[in-house]
Amino acid sequence: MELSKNYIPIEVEAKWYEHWIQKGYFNSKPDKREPYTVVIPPPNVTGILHMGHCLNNTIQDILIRRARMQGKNACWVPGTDHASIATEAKVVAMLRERGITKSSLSRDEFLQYAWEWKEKYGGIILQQLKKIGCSLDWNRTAFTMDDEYYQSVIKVFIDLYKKGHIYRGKRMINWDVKAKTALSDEEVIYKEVQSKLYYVRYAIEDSPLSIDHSKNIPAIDHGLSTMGYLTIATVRPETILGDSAICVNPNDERYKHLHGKFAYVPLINRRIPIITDEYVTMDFGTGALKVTPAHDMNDYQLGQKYQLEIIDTMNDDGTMSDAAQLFIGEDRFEVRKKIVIQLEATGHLVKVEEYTNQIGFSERTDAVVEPRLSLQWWVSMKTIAAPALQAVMDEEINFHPAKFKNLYRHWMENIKDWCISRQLWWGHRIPAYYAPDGSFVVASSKEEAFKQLQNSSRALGTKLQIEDIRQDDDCFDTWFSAWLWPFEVFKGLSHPDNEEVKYYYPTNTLVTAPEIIFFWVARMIMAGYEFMDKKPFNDVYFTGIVRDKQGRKMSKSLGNSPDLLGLIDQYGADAVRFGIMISSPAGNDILFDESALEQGRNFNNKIWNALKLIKMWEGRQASNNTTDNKPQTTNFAVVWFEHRLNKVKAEVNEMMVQFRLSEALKTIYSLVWDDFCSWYLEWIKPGFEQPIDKEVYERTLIYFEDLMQLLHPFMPFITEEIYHLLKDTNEDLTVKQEAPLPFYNKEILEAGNLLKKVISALRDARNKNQIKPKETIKLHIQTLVKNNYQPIENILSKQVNADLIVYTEDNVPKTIVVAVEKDKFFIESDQQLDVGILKNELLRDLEHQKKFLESVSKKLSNEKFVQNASQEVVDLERKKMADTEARIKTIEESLQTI
RNA sequence: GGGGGCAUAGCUCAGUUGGUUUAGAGCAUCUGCCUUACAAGCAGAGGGUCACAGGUUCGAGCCCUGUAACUCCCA
Repeated sequence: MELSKNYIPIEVEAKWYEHWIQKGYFNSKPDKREPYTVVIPPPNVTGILHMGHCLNNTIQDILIRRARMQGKNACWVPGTDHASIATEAKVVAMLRERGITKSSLSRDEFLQYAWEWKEKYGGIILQQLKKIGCSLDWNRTAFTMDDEYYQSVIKVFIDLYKKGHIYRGKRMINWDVKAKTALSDEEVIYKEVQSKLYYVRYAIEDSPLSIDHSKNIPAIDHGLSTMGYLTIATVRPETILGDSAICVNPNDERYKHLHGKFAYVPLINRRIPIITDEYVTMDFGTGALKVTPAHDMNDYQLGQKYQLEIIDTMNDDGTMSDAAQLFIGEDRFEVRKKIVIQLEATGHLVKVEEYTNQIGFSERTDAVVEPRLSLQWWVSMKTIAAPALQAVMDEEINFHPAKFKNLYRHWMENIKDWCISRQLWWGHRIPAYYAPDGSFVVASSKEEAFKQLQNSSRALGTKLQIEDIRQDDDCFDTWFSAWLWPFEVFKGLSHPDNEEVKYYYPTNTLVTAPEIIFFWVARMIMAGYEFMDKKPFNDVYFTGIVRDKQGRKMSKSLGNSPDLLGLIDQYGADAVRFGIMISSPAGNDILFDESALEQGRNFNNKIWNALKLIKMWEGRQASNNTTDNKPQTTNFAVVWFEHRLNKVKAEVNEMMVQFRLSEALKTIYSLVWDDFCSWYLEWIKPGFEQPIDKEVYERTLIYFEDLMQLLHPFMPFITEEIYHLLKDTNEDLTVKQEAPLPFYNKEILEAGNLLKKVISALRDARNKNQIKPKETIKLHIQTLVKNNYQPIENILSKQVNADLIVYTEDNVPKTIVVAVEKDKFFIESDQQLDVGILKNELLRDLEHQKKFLESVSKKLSNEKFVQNASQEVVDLERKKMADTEARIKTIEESLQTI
């Protein structure tokens, strides 16, 4: 069979994925084997595959494939998240394009559109995962709004409510005026914005003196001049309509005379107290703070503390409410412009400054988030969080890298209650039911709620009709369903203690981005302990964030997000997997650079060409009877590579256990490219049209197979392809089981290293002396241990293009001298030698060695070192000294011959 | 404002309880090769006061303290 010049991934990849699926290799059922379970972080049902997914899922695939090859029952569960706000926003946008507004639809009608949309687009991202080779058990595909999953979410809410962990409360929340919903803190994105800081003066009641704290106060008189003023600074002047106090620091000398007095809110003349609290920063603005408890988080807390009136001046769409008295029904930003004009006209505006501050935006709609008081459902977190914190601190659950433990601890120790209600329709509807009198119960159905309500209130009970009660309109926060993922995908709540959940749960490894450590990881841990009484996973691998070459986050608006499927077409999935893995140690952001993908493609090609070389030998093995006079040289190469391979197997295993995936891949890469291709294959390569020793050939096939097996979890497609080209078999590499770790011999590896070193040094010498590659040399070796070289003469002569190797006890004049460790090599060639170059080289080396000797002997002459350091270390230093002394002697002798 | 993280070659990063021939890799650079698997390749080379300043130690890229820089998360 003719092999193409270069490796062509496209057909190969499609072919093998199809084959694996047909064989059902990725499907898992509980059996006697040890399970290895991973649940996918469910991508948004609306999502399409991006680099972050690619990284994340490649890592999971590597772990799963490796486990599968190690005899474990590997189970990787796919699925999607309904992503309430993101999906609802997309559906609303889709409807708008068709000229339909959400408000014109009933809840049921809207949900019907949403489900249609989900059915049409919801599976795309999962299909894309197949392209990169993810070995997911597709039979298990889950969705956070599947019937049973849905019911479990409701059950969890009722359960927590009964346990007293859930309450309904009017609290400050982040309000998205566009989506008209509450947002969790995590859904608010803070951006730096250029704003204006307005200085506004409030008239003080009964003030005998006019106090001017601002130098720039305009000299205008609108009939207020008989009274004193107090000036405050604000970036949101429209909120003054909701002011219920002014607060100053009690230690602020400038305002001591105002303690306990009253001021008037400009334009509406509400009389408000001047209070004191150390919360106020004296050197910000004027040191006087207007307090608007309904529209600012911190003001709200002050309001609670001093029992201030809460005046909610904003409607849910961001327009001013009746309580504002002015500008009713107008948008807050319009009002901001108008109120400034009025304040100025009435002499209340003192000055305006440019000001840079952080403003919260809705992650999904990009609207400016307004802090707002709202009646919402909350989970009280303190109790639930305790075991989850403990588990990570005690390393019952391990974070990789461990540095995320600190971050986690800090958050968990300062955890705030979780607002779980969202004013959305797409999601799990809150199972709370209200009677006309405002009383409510939490129940699994309307009927159940009806019964409960009847019982709870005698007065109500007799008159209450089931039609009168109304279910809460709101949905749960998406994460309130996502936190059940690791067990509910196995129906751990809907069918408690079923065989599947008993077998697969707790899962082994969670792979996710550090961005969602609080949204999701922390809450899954809490849910695991709260509902299953067990941790959800043993290890958490945090990936980095994929950034562009300049370190910017990938985003639609920057247009710096590459088209992943395009890249796969261009380079092949294996190359993409390689490129993204080679540069991404756990927890470090990765700067995406296409050159890494090129490296991956080149690696594919290298492997492909190694296969071509070996295939050339297929019909060219020497017959068996040559075994007797088989040259020893090839033997050395074969033995050496076996040990080299075994050592790397052990190293890779160790790295994988420690989740050092990137390093493991680098190690395998170097084993394949450098050790196998550049050294081993060159050493055993027969001369032009010469036969190859049968045993060497067979061993080489085995090595190549082993290399493919080692690499398979990282680059599944090309390795499977090569495996089948090497060997006529029905067995597939994907399910080939790993052999136990073999031993390796250090001395053989050292002999190999010496050989490499000698070859490199001699090639370097050839290069420096401008001996053409085609020109042969004669090599004289001066050594005390001929045994080191005799078995490898053939390799050596081939690798340095020597037509003769002889041993000598004396220096050989008129040659190039090369010193390696304690041995000397004399290169005899027809080339005119430049003695100057030679001498300089040797002198440089000599100086280097002498310096080194100095540092070593200094160390050894230090009594304290000899006393304190371990015997091993001291011995090593002694060996270094002896070796260096010998080498210096060699170099000095060499210099004499020149 | 609170909490973390990072710092090593031109770039991106390894460097695993402090000692392994006075720091490693990939990319980039330079030199020589169209050698019969691979020019998407081969053989070589150059390049680093390990942020700065102190300290602990026989010994520090690694541990401690401080400084300034960058960066992420949170308010």
